[in-house]
Formats: sequence, structure tokens, C-alpha cells
Amino acid sequence: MAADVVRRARALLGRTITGHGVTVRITEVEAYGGMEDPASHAFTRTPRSEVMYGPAYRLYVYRSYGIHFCANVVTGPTEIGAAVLLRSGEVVDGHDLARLRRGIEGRDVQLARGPGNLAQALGITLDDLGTDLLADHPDGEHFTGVRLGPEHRRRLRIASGPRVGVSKAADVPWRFWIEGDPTVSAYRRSPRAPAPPP
DNA sequence: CCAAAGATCGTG
DNA sequence: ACGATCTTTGGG
Repeated sequence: MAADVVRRARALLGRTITGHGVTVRITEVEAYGGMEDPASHAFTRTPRSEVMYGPAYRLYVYRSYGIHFCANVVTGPTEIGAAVLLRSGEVVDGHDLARLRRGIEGRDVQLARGPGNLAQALGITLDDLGTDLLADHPDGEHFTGVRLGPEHRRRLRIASGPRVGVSKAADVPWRFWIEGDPTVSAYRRSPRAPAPPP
């Protein structure tokens, strides 16, 4: 369970995800342990988080601070509610569209840096809630949905640390990123979290 | 019914 | 350090 979502979180690093014409290589993620994890939206079962209890590799999307969307990969098993928040990525295709959606030019490392920015670059909204991220699509036509790319093969140097922005379980080191990658976001502790241990 | 919180981000 | 912005959640 806990080990499972962590393993799947780490396995998402280096893998690509395509959203509505933009593809990113995932460089930073956070694991959330579902009903056992006080920081998870699935800690208490509510309508919002219902898809988290469903089958693995579906998309869980929520609105953050009324402003952004955040995209998560549900990791199963069903009824547990575990999921992985996609925090940052490197845009590898659809740069123009990503720049347009983000309203910035130039600094491409910032196109999908941070979960709100990543979802925006991929064009992910609540309309995409529940999407099967592994469903294959007929090729030949331009694909406009959301899908994960093939599993990443090579070994990566992975670093870890506490999750960003959570007020509960604030010191659980379930944030994972590709060491040294410039697209990884900065750590920010929640102001509501209790003081860190010495 | 109402109040509060929130897995953020850009600016100052 | 702060505000934007709004949905969801939980308490009374």
C-alpha cells in the first residue's frame, strides 16, 4: 500500500504524459497514500475524491485555491485512494501550444514547473477527470486527449524530500524528483504545518 | 446555513 | 510576506 504508491510514484519519473497536444517528461511527483494518509484528499471519502478509490491509472483532477488545476495518477488498488500528484515536467513536444496556454515565452524550464503550471501546460481541467491514462488510441489521427507514454526503462538518479504545501504529515518524505533537473520546482513548506523537527 | 481551508503561484 | 479566487468540506 504505502510502499506501493511510492514505488509507482518513482516509476512515473522520466515517463511522458501527453495532454491535449502537449507532451512533458515527468520530473517531479508526490505520493499520497489514500485513506491511510492524513495529507491525502482520500483520507476522508467525499464526492470530490471518489475517482481516487477507483481503478489505477485514471486521472484525478482537483481545483486548487480556486485558481489552478492539479493532475494526479490514481495508483490503486481500488477502495484505497492512493494517487500520485504530477508536480513538474519538461516539455518535449508542443512547445508553442504550451507557451500559449501558459502565456509566457522564453524560459522553457518554467513551462510545466509546479503542479498548477503543469496541468495548465497540458490543458488539463475537470473535464479530464477520470480519463483512462493507459487506453490506447487509433494512430493516424491527431490525438487530443490525455495519455501516459510508455514506461521509462533506464535507471534515474532520484532524490526525495517532504511534500510541498501540506499542513498534515508535513515531514513524510514522499516528494520525488530527478536529481539535478532544472524543471523541478522549489520546496515550500506550508505555513500551517507544525514546525519541522530538529 | 455559514465559515474556513486549501496537494498554488506570481509578485513585492 | 501576501493576495487572487472559488469549490468543497465540516460544523452548528
